[in-house]
This record gives sequence, structure tokens and C-alpha cells, in this order.
Amino acid sequence: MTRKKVKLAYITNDSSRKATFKKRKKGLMKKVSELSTLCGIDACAIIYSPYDNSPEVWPNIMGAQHVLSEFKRMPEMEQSKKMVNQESFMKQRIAKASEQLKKQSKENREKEMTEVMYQALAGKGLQNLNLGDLNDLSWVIDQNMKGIYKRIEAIKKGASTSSSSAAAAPQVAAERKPAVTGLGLEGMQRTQAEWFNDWMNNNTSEQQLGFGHGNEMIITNFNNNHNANVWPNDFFP
Amino acid sequence: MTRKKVKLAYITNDSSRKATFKKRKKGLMKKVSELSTLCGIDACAIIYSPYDNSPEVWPNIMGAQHVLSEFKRMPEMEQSKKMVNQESFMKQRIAKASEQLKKQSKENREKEMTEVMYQALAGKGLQNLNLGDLNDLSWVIDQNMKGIYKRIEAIKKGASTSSSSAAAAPQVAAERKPAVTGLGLEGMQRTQAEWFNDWMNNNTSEQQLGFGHGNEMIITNFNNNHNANVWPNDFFP
DNA sequence: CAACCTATTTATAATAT
DNA sequence: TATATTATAAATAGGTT
Repeated sequence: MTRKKVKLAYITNDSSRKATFKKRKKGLMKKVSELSTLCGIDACAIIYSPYDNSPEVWPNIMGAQHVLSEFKRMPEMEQSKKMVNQESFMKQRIAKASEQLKKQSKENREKEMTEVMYQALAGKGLQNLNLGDLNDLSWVIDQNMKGIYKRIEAIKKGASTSSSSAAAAPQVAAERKPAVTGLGLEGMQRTQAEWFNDWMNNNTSEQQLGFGHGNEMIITNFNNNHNANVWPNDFFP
Repeated sequence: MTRKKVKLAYITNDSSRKATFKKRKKGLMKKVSELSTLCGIDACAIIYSPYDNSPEVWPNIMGAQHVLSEFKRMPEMEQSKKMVNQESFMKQRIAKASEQLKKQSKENREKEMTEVMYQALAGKGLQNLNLGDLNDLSWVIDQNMKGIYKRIEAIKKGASTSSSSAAAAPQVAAERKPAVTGLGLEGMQRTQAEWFNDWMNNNTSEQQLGFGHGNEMIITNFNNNHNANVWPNDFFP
């Protein structure tokens, strides 16, 4: 940007890269400070550089901490307001998860009661079941009975089923799904935990993003006076 | 910075301030991106501006989230390494707090047992006390007895006390401190909560810092390759 | 290395469209 | 109000000390 129009690419020469970094870091700091004073922006800058052994902060430690604390403090509240796309995205995921969870629970309950039903058929008692269990059990039995009647009707009408006419009981037995252990929600819970994790950590894998060499920088200007609806992505031409 | 050497002060004219902000924001973004590519810095920039209704992010939402997550993720670990002064400061405060808590607890226990002692003297039973209580109670009684004997000795030696020679019992009664209700740790707990709050929020009051108009900006460049011991505070000349 | 040069490129304040 | 222009201030690449 002087003496020669620099090509915008990684500077391979270590010393010149370092020199450039130092100069530009200084320039950036100045720019931030100017923007802050000129436009009344409450700003801070922290630069952990690979070359300095102590971070540079602007305007000072306290100021930076204040600004950072504002950021850290607002998370689930203001931050999400500003990340509406993120928020709605997560809401979708949560809604979907809840639905899946509900569905899964219902399915598991059914399986559980099916298991109980078969145990009952095998002669085990029903003494340990409470009212809710019995209710659900009766529902499951009803469902199975309906299935059986249906098949009987089909057979009565002279069906082309390959099974014998007395196939009802065997059919049901074949239909028996493997019973779940516990409530079978482990998978669901893990998934939820993952999502929560993702959410809290904004967890995007380094591979995905091509990051990970350990030098990172944040510039943030927090402003509370608006509701952001989208995060555009097309700055400087 | 052109056509006229701008004076570095808040631009009062609203429209020109906005114009300046937009231009400079763009410039800053460009600078960040240049620094990032030229020096291989993993950077991001987020600007919630008062003028745009959606934040500007660089390089993109994912990238910014990644960098921010790095920051959010490291807190008590890496971050504290870089904030040694803060850490040691807080350690001091915590140590001090713990000591005070201990002292306060002991004092409260003593008051509690004193209360019990007076209740016992007033005729109430000691059935509800456990071994520990009884132990502490006996200690408190011993202490009081010691005090009484001391005063008796002083009187025996022909003292100049204004009270009569049989003043032992009344003296003790006068010495009785108001008993605490509960464990009397409320004050301590509140203080601890405050400190914890301070710690978590990096809570520095807005008045102290002269901040608070709601427009904030962060620039951070994270680097893991060093151990910072101090946070210097002297950038650009 | 750091600090200082300066030829240039960039950024941008004021202005025009 | 946003964008384009342009004169000028500021930033800085490549040297030099």
C-alpha cells in the first residue's frame, strides 16, 4: 500500500509479516479509537498477537472488560435478539426436537406396554402396574385386538394372504417389536445435549470453517437500539 | 482526514456522524480482513451499529461464531492465564472472603450457643441439642466462666471497679450480646454473591468507566501461543 | 529487532449528483 | 437519503539507520 501495491495474500516472509502485523495492529487500534470518539461508539479492542507476549487492549483493561462483560452478560437475552436468524433457527430445532421427543416417548411407551402385555400373556402378574400403566396397557391391547379383528375380517372375505386362516396369533407374535430398555430416551437426550452444547458454544467445527491456527480476532460493536433481522454478509466491495 | 484535517472529537451533526460511521466501519472491516489475510490471523469482526438494523460480520456468521466461541469457551482457562493480574486479584479477594466467612461463622456459632446458654439459664431444656451443639455450648460456658473467674480474681485483689463485689452475675448479663437469628450468614452470603457476580460479569459500574450509551465494540485477536503476564495499556502514540 | 524515512497507496471529508 | 467524485489526510511497504 505504498512503495508497491501489496498483493492481498499471506506474507510468507516471517519478519516482514511481523512488521506488517505490528504496523497494521497499531493502525487498527487507532481506527477503532477514532471511530469510538468520532461517532460516540462504546468500543473496545483486544489483540492477542502472536508477536507480543501480552495482549493489547483499548481503551484499557477496565474498559475492555466492561464491553466484554456487556457481551457476556447479554447472551440469551439481547444477543439472541440480534441473532434472530440464529434464534429462529434454534427455535425450529428445539420445536423439532420436542416433537421428536414426544413422538419417541409415545412410541417407547407403546413398546413398553407391549412388552408388559406379552409378559402378562406369558403368565406374569400385573400387580406392579399403576392406573396409568393399566390404561396404556389396555390401549395397546385394544390396538392389537383391532389389528387382529382386521386381519380376521380380511380372511373372512376370502383373502389372498399367504398365511393360513388361523394366522392371527402368529401374525401378532411376528409383529412384536423388540422392547425398549428403560424409557429409551438416551438418544434423544444426547441429541438435545449436543444441541445445547452447540448453542452455548456456537460450536462449529474447525474443519468446517477452515480455522484453527490459533490466531483469532474479534471486532464487535454492540448496539442495543435495534432489532436485527438478518445478518448480511457482504461488506466491502 | 481529507479536504480538512478532522478534529478528533464527537461529531455532533447527526447525518455527518452517521456518514462517517458508515465509511469508517467499512474501512475498519477492510483493515481487519487485510490483517487477517496478510498475517494469517484468525479474525472476526462484528459491528452492531446504531445505524444499520442488522449487524455486520466478518468473515461471515459462522466464522464470527467460531472466533467468539473460542473466546467464550476458554474463559476460566486460557483467558485467566492471560489475565493473571485479574486472577491473582480475585484469588486474594476469595481468600479474604473465605477467611471472613470462617471468622463470621465462628462468631455466629458462639452467639448462637450464647443464646442457648441463656435459654438454658432461663429454664428451657437442652433436649434438642446434638453432640456438636453441646460441645460448643460447653465451650461457650467455659469461656463465660473464665471471664467470671477473671473478674472475681480482679475484685479479690482489691480492684477499683465501680460495681459491687458480688457483681459477677449482673456483669455477665450486661455483657450479653444480641443473639443472631438463624445462622447470621446473610450478610456474608450477600457479599459473596456480589463478588461472584462481579467476577462473572466483570462488573465494573458504568459510572466508574464513563460508559453506558449502549454502543459498544470489541476487537479481539486471540492467540494461544503465549502466556501474558500483564496487560499493557499504551497503544498508539 | 526498533525507530525513523518517504514514496505511494488508501482512506475519507467535503461536496456534488 | 444514498451514491459518486475528488482533494487531501493518513497509513504503510520497503528501505535505511
